[in-house]
Amino acid sequence: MDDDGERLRWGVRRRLEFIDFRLFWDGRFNRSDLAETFGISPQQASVDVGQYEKMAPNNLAYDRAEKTYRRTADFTPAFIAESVERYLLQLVAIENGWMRQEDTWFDATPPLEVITLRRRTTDSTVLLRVLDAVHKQLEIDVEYGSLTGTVQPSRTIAPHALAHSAGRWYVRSWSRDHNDFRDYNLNRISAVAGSRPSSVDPSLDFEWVHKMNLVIVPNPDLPQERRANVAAEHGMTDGRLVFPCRLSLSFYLMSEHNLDVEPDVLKPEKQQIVLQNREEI
Amino acid sequence: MDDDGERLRWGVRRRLEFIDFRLFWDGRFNRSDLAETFGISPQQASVDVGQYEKMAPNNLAYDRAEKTYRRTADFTPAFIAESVERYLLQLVAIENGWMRQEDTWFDATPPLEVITLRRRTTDSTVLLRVLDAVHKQLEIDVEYGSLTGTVQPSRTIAPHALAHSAGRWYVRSWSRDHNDFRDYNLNRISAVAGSRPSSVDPSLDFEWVHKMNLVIVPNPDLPQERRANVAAEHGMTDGRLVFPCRLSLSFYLMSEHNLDVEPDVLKPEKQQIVLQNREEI
DNA sequence: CTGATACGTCAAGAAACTGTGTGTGATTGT
DNA sequence: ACAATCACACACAGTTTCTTGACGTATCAG
Repeated sequence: MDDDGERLRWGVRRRLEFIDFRLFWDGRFNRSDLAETFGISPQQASVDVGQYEKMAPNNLAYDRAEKTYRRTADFTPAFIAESVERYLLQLVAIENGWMRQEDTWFDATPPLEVITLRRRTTDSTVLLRVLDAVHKQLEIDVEYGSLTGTVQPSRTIAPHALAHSAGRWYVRSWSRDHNDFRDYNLNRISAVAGSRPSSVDPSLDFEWVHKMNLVIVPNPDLPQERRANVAAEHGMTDGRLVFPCRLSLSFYLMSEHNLDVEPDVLKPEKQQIVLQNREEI
Repeated sequence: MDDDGERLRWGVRRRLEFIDFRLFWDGRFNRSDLAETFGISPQQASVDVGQYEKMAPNNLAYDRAEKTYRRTADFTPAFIAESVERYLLQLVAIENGWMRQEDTWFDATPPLEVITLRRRTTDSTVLLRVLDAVHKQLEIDVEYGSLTGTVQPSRTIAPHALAHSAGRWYVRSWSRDHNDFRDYNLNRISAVAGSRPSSVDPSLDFEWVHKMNLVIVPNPDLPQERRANVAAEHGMTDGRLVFPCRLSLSFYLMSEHNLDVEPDVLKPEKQQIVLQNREEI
């Protein structure tokens, strides 16, 4: 066998990866799948299949009755590192219309329902300007929070990082108006106006730079068996999880998991994990 | 100009898309970026740039001082449909290690922090077997919930759909043991054993098939201005949002947004939206 | 039995790509 | 002020990849 095709052409390699992908997730594929996905001729697809077979002889077999290539029992992916997270991520992206199915290698998607409240989406120009400001250390004038149509004075911020938590995006920035660092909700920035070089040093952002440890344990009010499951689900050791996290972001994590709610206010099922070092914060 | 390259070869088209992508998000690219990303020679990269220029003459200009191609002021993407969501999604995927940066067209990623509690990841074999069961209408024997190591009797389920909410994945299935339909947490299925054809009709899954309307409004305890912002963020009309949703999934949405908590238990900031038709449920 | 489908192979020509060589404009180092 | 370097442009021969067309095989449905 060759050196696993390290020096295959880019296009050819993609097609072999496609074969790998389909075999792995669907267990089958046709020559025509290759031909249609990549816009190549059936003959060329045959050549590709032959090449794949040469490099991974025990991965596939042609099923004459089904008229399709099938994955064999001792299949091992030769070109892709199969990733469950990536597969599921793409499913969500297709379902939400963020990606077209043609942009992926999916044949048929399984019946799937994604349930979230859709939020106002960020304008690409806004994101572009914000990213630009991060890269080039600029301060920008933004219209913020005025989703309601009421005219607001623009604010001047110098963004230096993005943060993502629980489906929301934040821009960590120095605020000229408040003279401190704070978070801005990305999708509440409705427009970006002027920009100029900023002299603010992001490393002075204390709450961003400094980290703290959140000590997380299963809610003691849960029954023993449930507690053990919660611990296992979050990969806790000795029944607790030490989670290092930037000061400024700890709030979002606590908010997401209701860690910021006093004990006994919520039912334990709605508060499956609690903070052990709550007083420190 | 040609018919926008509908009949370009697949590989060439990808490269033109790459140019589009880099110009859009970075505003610049080099011939060498093309050459390295796709494993082609600089000469071929030059040809590609030439081709791009022919098809979108006003999109780029070579900056001799900076030694790079730059986006012009009146740039309009010619090959990609730029999607903010997709861009951000890929950022998260890279940050979480679900995708390698080489699998994307990113040059440098901006400073980014993703904050979530990592959960135990699903085994790809498990997902594979579950998807297989969905496609072929099988029932499967699964080990469920025994993350703690305690031995549990296996359960027999016939899955028919996936659901995703608030970062968790569920498998909607008929349960042989309980003789009804219910949700199983995907990452709590630790193994799949035997499988056999199932005769259960998924359309009998009442709580999956039937939908209800959740009527969502901003929490009236919030100040007026904040309420308006919440309404705008969720795209409400007349200050309310009617959200149709499967019966079985409404629970997760309510749980995510604390809609299932009695009024006045939580601070309004932790319950920015509330249900108007709570009594119906 | 016949037609349709999906695949395989061979051969000729087109398209894509590489290697080598030559040249330009701008920056960097001495 | 000079050479060295970088990133790109253009050109032409030579190679690889891919397409097109022709012909043949196994399976299935009517």
